[in-house]
Amino acid sequence: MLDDRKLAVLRAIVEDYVSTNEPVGSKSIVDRHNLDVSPATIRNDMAVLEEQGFIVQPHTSAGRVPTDKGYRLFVDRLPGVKPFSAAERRAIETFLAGAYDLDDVVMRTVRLLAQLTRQVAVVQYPSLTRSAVRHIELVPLTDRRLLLVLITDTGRVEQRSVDLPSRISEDAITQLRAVLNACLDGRRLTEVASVVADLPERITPGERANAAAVFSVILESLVERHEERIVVGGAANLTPADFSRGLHEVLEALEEQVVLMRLLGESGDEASVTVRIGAENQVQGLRSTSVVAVGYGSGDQALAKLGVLGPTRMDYPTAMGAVRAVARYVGQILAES
Amino acid sequence: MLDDRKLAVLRAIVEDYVSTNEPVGSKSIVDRHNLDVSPATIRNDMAVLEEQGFIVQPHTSAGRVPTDKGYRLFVDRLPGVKPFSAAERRAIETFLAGAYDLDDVVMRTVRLLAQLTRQVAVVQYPSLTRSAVRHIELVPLTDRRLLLVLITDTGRVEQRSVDLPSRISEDAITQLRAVLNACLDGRRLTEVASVVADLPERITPGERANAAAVFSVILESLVERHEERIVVGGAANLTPADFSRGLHEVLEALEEQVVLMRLLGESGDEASVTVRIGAENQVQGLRSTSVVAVGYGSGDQALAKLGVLGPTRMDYPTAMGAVRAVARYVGQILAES
DNA sequence: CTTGGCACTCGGGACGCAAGAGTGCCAGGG
DNA sequence: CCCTGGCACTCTTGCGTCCCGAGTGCCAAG
Repeated sequence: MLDDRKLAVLRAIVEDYVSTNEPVGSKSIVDRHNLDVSPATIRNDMAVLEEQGFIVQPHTSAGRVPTDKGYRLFVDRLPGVKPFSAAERRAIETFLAGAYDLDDVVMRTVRLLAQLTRQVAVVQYPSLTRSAVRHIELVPLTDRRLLLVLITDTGRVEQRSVDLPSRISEDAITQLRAVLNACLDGRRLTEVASVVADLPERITPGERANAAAVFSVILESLVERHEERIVVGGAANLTPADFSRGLHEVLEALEEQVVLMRLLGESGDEASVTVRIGAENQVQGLRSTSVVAVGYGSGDQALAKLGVLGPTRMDYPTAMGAVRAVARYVGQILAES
Repeated sequence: MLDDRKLAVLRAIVEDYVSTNEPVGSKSIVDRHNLDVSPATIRNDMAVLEEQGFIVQPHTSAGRVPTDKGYRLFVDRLPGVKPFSAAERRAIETFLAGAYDLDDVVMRTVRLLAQLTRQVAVVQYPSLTRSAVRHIELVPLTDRRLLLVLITDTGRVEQRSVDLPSRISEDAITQLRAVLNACLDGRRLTEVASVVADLPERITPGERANAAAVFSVILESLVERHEERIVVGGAANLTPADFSRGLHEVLEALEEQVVLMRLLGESGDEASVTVRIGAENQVQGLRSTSVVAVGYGSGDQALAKLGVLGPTRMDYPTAMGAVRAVARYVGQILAES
C-alpha cells in the first residue's frame, strides 16, 4: 500500500520540516533529496500520503506537514536512532562521572539531556521501592522525637521525623537502631514490609509502642514516596513558534509533578526507547508535544525513567540516540556509587 | 519638587498600568481615581513627571508608562506592603505545616509563593554554613570507602562518599564516628573548621590518615556547598507579552543556578523586604524583570533568601506582602523541626 | 506509471485610508 | 499662580484592497 518511494517522500517531508519549520513542497523535495523523479510524481505520492492521513497541508497551496500519524510511521519504520560518536560518548561519560551526589547526578543528567537534544529534559529520581536498604540511622531530636534517616544502595537518602508515643532513652534508641540495621540491611525496599511485621518480638516489650511508631514511618515513606520526584530542565529550549496555544499551557503542565508522572508512566517501562507523539499523550495540554523516554537503572533492572519532551516537530533520531546513551551512562554511574 | 498630587498621579499610573497593561492616559486617571481636577491638569503633572524620568510614553499620542525610576519611587514612597488577612495567613501556615521534609518545605514554599503572587518564585535552600551539626554518620560502603552523612539542625542532610588511603576496620569507624559526634555535635558549621584542626590527637595514630581523609571531605562539603541550591517555580506565570525579547532569555537565566545566586545575593541580606527593579539587576537577561526578596531563617538569623521575580510591571505591594508573610512562616516551620 | 504543462487557489506583504486616543499648547478665569 | 476648556496635531491600529508567488490538482501525452 505504501511503496518504497512513498516512504522516502514521507521521510523527506519529516526531515525537511523538522529542520526548516516550513511546509515542504514537491519541488523542494526533488531538489534536496536525490529521488530521480519529477515534482509531479512526488505530488501524486503526496496526494496518497495525505489521503491516508500521514500528512496535511495547512492551507491550500502550501506545502505538506506531517501529522502525528506521519511522525509515528517515521519513527516506526524509518531511520531508527542516530548513534553517537565515540567522542560524544566519552564527553557524556566524563560529564556524568564528575557528580558527587545523587542529587548532582540527576541535575547533571537533566542539563546534559537538555543540551544534547535542545529540548526539555525530564528525569525521574531512582525509585525507592526498587532499591535496597544500605543503612538506617536514628537521631534523637527531643526525647519524644526522632529523626529517621534511610540510606539506600542507590545513594538516595530519605529523612523523616517521627513523633513517639512516649519518651525514649538513649539505650532504647541504640537497641532499635541495631535491630533495624540487622534485619533490614541489604533488603529490597519491597521486602521491608514483610520483614517489619516480624520485628516487634525482637524488641523489649516496654519499647514496642515507640518501635511501632518508627516502623510505621518507615513503611509510610516507602508507600508515600512511591510518587517520586521528577526534575525538569531546559525549559528555555521551548520556542513559542512551535506551540499554537502558547507555551503557557506547556509550562504549566511541566510544573505539575503528577502530570509528569503520568507522562513518563504512559511510556511502557521496557528497556527500549519509547516515543509518544502528540495526541498519543493523554495529558491535556501536552497534546502537541512528543515525549521520548526510556527506563534506566543500575544493572539489570529499571529504577526510573528519563526522557525529553518537545514539539512533535522534533528530531526523533537524535533525541532517541541521546536518551538511550544518557540512560546507559547514568545506569553505569549509579551502579558504581 | 514633587507635590502630593504629582505623587498621586504617579501612583495612579503605576496601579492602572499594572492592572491593565496598557499605557494610561490623563482622562482615564481622573475617571478611575477621584482626584478633583481636570485631565488638562493631570497632563501638566505628567509632563513634569516625564521630564524627571519617572514615566515615558511609548509613542507620541499614547498614554504614559512608568519607568524603572518611576517604580522605584512608587515602592519607596508610596503604599508600602499590602498586609495579608488573617484567613490568608492561616492558609499559608497550614499549607506549609503539612510538609514532612526539608525538601518538601522548600517545594511547598515555592508553589505557595508562585500561587500567591502569580509570579515566578525563587527559594534558596537554608544555608549549610550557618546551621549547626546535629549528627554525623559514617556508613561503610567497601573497606576503602565510606559514606559520610551530615545532618544539620535545620533538617538538611548532606552526603558524600569518601575514598580512604588505606583499609579501615569496623572498630575504627566506630571510634571515628564517636569522636566526630562528640566534638562536632551542636557546633555551628562555621566553627567546625577550627575544631577539626584539633581532632587528630584524639585518634589512634594508625588511623590518622583515614581520619584526615574524612575530615577533609567534611570541610570540603562546607565550603563547596556554600554555593547553595535554588529552586524555581511558577515559570508558567511568565506571560510572553511582558517581555519584548521573548521569554527565552528569562527562562534561560532562570535555569542557571549561578545567575539566581547573584540575583538573590544582590539584594541586601537584611531582614526587611528588598526590591530590585529592572536595570537595577545587574544580571544580563533579567534587565526587564523585578525581584522582590527577603532573608528568612529559623529564629533570629537569616539562613537564606526567597523571593519572587516578574516583569517590572508587577503588583509590588502584594508581592512584598506575600514574600514577607511566607518568609515568616517558613522560618517558624524550620525552627520547629 | 511518469512527466510537462497549465489553470487555480490562497496566504501574506505592501499600501492607503479613516478613526480614535492622547497629547501639547494657549488663552481665559478664579 | 494654578487650573481649565478648547483646539490642532501626531501616531497607532484596524480594515479593505491589491498583487505576487508558491504550491497544488488535473490532464493529456510519452
